[in-house]
Amino acid sequence: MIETGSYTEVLRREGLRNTKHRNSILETIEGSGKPVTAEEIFLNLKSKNISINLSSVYRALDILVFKEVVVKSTIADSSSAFFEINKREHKHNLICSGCKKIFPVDGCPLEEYEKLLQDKTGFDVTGHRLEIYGYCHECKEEKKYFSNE
Amino acid sequence: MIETGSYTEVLRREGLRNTKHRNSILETIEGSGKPVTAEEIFLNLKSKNISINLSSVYRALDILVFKEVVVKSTIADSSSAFFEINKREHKHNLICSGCKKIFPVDGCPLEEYEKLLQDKTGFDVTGHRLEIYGYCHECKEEKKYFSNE
DNA sequence: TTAGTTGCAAATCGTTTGCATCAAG
DNA sequence: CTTGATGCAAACGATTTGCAACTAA
Repeated sequence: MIETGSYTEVLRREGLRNTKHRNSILETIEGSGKPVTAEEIFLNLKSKNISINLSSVYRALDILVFKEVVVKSTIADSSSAFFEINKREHKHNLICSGCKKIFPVDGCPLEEYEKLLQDKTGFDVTGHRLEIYGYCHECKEEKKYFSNE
Repeated sequence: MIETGSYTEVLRREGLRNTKHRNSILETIEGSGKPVTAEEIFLNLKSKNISINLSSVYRALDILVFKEVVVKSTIADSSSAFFEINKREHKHNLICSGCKKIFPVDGCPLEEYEKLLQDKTGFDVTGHRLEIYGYCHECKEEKKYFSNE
């Protein structure tokens, strides 16, 4: 059976077999527009009546991360990993400590700093991870009502 | 039995019982001078012939994190959590992707940026997490010898 | 005395693996 | 056909929990 999905070309380019599952997984991640967990992907596919095993989701993600098609990350207060399409554009996430929603923000304030650090420490800096925590507009409001400070 | 350890006062201040175990755990974290895992703490205590159960280490850490005496964090490529004494001074870690050693660096380049972001997004920014990845001096050398780029 | 702390064993959660089957190339 | 991809069940490592025994206050 010959399948063609929106990620067929990407998979081919990476030397990976173009399977229905890999396409659906990538489309699901893409479609959600924010970092998602393996389980979220799994449940999303299930809700679309796409039958797949959770371990296959993990396996697909593994190889896609290795090929740098997908980026894996973790956030504080969550024991599970998050996955997103590697857009190769440098951005960070704003994470709401209230509702745990993730809001991507463009740009990065660290380029200068990394050079500085490299000179100061002799470390060969290759990258970084930055997340900003706080309360989104809605949760900020809620906090106002329930807080007694 | 009345125990007095170096953290007796801290525990009392937080309304926690001053136990031998909590003192030893805090001393072990302090002594190691870098973020450590629950298991590392457990093994370290064991090597000093202090008999404690791993689950008690976790329980003590939980409450100490809640009381903000200890800070919990995770790093990429490790499934376990790291704990360190909350010095309440703002610093970040430089993590070697080669040997996985963690090097604390003082200071933080993000104060300005957070204000900016707060204005731009309406988010109530409360903090952030930043780690910088790269290769330490030793691993940089090794990379030179083994790499074929 | 009594509420908080511990040890122990079992449970849980996210993730990984071995193996037989299946499908893409 | 051949190798890589999948499903399934079982294993795994880190962490959490229920419960009975213990101990700091």
